[in-house]
Amino acid sequence: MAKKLPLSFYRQDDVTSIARQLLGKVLVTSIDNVRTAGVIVETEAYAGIRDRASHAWNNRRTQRTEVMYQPGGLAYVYLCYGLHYLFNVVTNVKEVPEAILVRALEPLDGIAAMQHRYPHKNTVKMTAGPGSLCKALGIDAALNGEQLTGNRIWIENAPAIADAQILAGTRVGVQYAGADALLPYRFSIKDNKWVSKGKGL
DNA sequence: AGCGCGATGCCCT
DNA sequence: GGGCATCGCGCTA
Repeated sequence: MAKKLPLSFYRQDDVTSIARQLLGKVLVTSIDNVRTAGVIVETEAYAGIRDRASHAWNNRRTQRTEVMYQPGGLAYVYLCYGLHYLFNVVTNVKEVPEAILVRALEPLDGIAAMQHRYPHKNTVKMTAGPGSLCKALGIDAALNGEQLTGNRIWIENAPAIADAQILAGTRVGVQYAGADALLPYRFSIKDNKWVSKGKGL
């Protein structure tokens, strides 16, 4: 089994750089003693208080966003549209509320368990999209605030993806953010069929 | 293939 | 009250 990424990885200060570095790394959950894992193929950076698309824009601080203000290396899991959980990685240091949304995975381990949690006609769609991958990996509100160096959810190291293999585009579903909606903060591995179908890449 | 819609909780005018 | 970091279905072609 590959090595877990250390807390120092998450505490770097450039959220878009970390979002690029996360591509190719392996997101793992161990829930009820079942290991499910997938290669991260798509991410979105949310640049804290200066980014209108971020939950922490303008220093917005609520019970929900509180975990973003903690030191990097925690899971930020929240409910979207009242029914989908979305998994984010909290980055940077304490009081700097930046995070990265994981949008798509290439299934690696525990594929049968994923299919059981999230029966899907088309296996390619099982982990394409932030709500889908949470369902497949069993991620819900119980993992909000969990340390990513613990034994329930973590990210394992893997070789970096070369810049030439990374596509950058606009983030999905953030039109309300005005000019910030145009920032190229969505990253994916070029020509990877497991990337979600949202526009902008 | 692409649009419209409903589910449904948290956070803001 | 309205909009959202979504998804799958059922409808149009």
